[in-house]
Amino acid sequence: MGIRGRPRSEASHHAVLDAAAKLLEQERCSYQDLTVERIAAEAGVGKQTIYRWWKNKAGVVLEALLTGRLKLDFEPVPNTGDLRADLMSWLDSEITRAGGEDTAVMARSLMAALVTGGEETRALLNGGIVWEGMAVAERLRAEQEAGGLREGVDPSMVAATIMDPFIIRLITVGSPDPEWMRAQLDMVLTGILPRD
Amino acid sequence: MGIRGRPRSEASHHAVLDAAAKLLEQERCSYQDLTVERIAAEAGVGKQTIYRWWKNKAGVVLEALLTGRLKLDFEPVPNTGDLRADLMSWLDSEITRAGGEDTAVMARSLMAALVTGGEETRALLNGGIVWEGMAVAERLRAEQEAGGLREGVDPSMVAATIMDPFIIRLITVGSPDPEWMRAQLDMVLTGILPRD
Amino acid sequence: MGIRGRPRSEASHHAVLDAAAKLLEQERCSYQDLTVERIAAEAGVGKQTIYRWWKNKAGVVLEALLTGRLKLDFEPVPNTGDLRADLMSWLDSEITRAGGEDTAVMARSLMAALVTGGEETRALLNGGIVWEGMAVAERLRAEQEAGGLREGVDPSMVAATIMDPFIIRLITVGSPDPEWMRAQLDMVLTGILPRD
Amino acid sequence: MGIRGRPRSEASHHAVLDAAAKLLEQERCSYQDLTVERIAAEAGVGKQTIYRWWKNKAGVVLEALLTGRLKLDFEPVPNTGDLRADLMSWLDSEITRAGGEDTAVMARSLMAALVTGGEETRALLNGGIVWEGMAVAERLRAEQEAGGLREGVDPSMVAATIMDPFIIRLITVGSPDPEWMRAQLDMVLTGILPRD
DNA sequence: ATATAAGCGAGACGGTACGTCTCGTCTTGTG
DNA sequence: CACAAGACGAGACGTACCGTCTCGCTTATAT
Repeated sequence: MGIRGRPRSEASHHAVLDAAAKLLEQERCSYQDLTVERIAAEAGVGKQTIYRWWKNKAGVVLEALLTGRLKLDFEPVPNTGDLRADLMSWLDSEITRAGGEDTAVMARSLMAALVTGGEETRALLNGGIVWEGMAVAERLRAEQEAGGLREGVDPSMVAATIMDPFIIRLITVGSPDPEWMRAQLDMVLTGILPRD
Repeated sequence: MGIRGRPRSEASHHAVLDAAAKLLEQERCSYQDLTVERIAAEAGVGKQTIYRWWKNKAGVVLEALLTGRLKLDFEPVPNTGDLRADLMSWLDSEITRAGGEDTAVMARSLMAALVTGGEETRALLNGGIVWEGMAVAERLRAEQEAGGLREGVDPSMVAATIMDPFIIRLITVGSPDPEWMRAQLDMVLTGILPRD
Repeated sequence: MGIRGRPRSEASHHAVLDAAAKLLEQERCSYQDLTVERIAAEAGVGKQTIYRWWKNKAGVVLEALLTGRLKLDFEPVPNTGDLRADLMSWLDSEITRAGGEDTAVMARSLMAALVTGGEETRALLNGGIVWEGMAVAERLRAEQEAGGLREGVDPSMVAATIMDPFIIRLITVGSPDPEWMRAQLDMVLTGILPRD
Repeated sequence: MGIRGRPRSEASHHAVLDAAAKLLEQERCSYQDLTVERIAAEAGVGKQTIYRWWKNKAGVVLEALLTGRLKLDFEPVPNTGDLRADLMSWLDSEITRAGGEDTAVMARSLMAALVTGGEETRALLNGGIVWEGMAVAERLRAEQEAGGLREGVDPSMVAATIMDPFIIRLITVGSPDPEWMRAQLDMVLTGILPRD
């Protein structure tokens, strides 16, 4: 005997995620201004259909993020062979783009979803913090394969070390100070302790 | 001619901040469960008195934080002369304490205040991210004076590099993985690039 | 295709009107002390449900009145065949009852609703002033059918002529002077101009 | 020994009453929109000065009325010798003027003051209902002296009998029906019972 | 003169109701 | 049975107004 009743509408499923992404991204509305009712209206979907499949707004937004409908939208890091220079130039250009506030708004929205959604919403992350697996980690993995990293260094950990302060500043201040970020990058690459 | 009208009641001012801190800290209630009405009631103050002096709940919480009524409450880092060992043992004990969820709840509350308060609320931070100026930075300044840091390294920047990933994990996952944190600390101290 | 969405809950509709009536009548609370929140609580209804269907408190009270849940609660006028005597005795007993303040409070509440509600609230009256269609008008209609009124006299108009000064005194002074009211009744019945 | 301290400022006293009258009359604001704060501001007076001398807003408005700063502003009734015709033409012209809503707004304001002010506010009336001692009563007194009224008829009572239904209609419906008012006037003058 | 006392304008205070908003659930008829 | 629509109970939000309190200042009488 098979399951009874009408199967879940995949059209509605996608429409909801797309609507959430569109509202956050195109309408530039913050996580707070994004209401479940607005998502439902934009998606042409009943509100109950959202609550049937997601725990709450945070769940929708997070699934939109994890399925790539929302991005923090960082460019790939160039690879000229010079890791330090590549990261420096990438940082500069990202700060310029992020200075347009859009990335900051998006970062705050994601943080809001994580912070206001319950434990189970955070569990969706599965331990992986989104922005850490992206552009910088990619470049570092390439460098590692080329043997350009110290023995035993984990590229994703380095990415976290560089990106987390960046994101924190994006969220709190709005646009990170380029000087500070470059100095931090330099410090992370070189190490804090004096060479013996 | 002097100022006119009844002066701002410093008693009420403090009562509000204390009430907000008490509710968040002692009653262990999350930022969302903390309502302006409850703060007012706890402080024995009219709601309008809060809105007269603060833009919103986030403003109150942030001022409570900046005036030291709320802390992320990290212990001082011990100073045995061995920076690496001191930070490692401090990290271990903080992770254990933070594993009790209280610190995570508080960190999420602060983040919620930052993220849901408007631009002007964030401006109160004045570019200083709270948890970065604390325990770790202190220990690093001591080390710097003892000449234990590489030339030109900024202790507060190092603190950010260590603390921000910690806070991010505290917020998103709940309790940071001790292994990961120790490896990250080690990496930051030593540097990413291979010694030439 | 029929109408969409959950239909209006008649249970809530009635519960609100009943609650308003009960609070005004049984709890003897004045129109000012009657709050929308209290009505909602008493009715076991969300505040928004009230504002969804009524413009304001005045609208609720007026509908309660027009649906008979609230009355100014005048006794029927006796009919012994002697109009003048019947009205006189009725007036006397009503003044005694109204002297208990309850009727005065209710009359003030209704007036407050009319006066503080907007134009559209008053429009609910549809030109009919509530207390004018009641006890006195009934008795006068009976008299008219028995041929006891002057040709062309409108019973409801007479009722207004007698009741409006009564209500005005009820509202402003509290309890109308029996002597005054009897003299006024006598005057209205007989006419002001001398017989030729 | 005389009294000590600064005497009551008559300037402020008048300024408050004038301000209340001006706001109600010139700014056409309803009793509800008239706040104590607005009166104080308009009068250039501290709020406490109002509460020092009046019980509440209703007290201020009522004193403004009783001191003639506010009027229901009825024209005098003409006296051509023909009482019926004089009252008829006066009624017609008053209805036309009152149709401009201004009189209705004012009447509602006074009623609101009476109904929302406490018992002691109503006591200020001293049993005299304001609109009843005015134009119509004057004309009737003149007629009485000329012997044009039935023996023993009290002009002020007749005025109440004519004016109260008028005021009630002004308050509730906005503009009384001229036909109705003329018929009522006629009825009151002639009497309800058939001539024997 | 100078102290004492009350009134004054300004405006913050505790309190409370307002009317709006959003959440997450419930209840229709339709496919 | 899931769906769109949309009303529902709940309750926080931020605003408005009430009537009181607290400043520094002014204007009197009483010493």
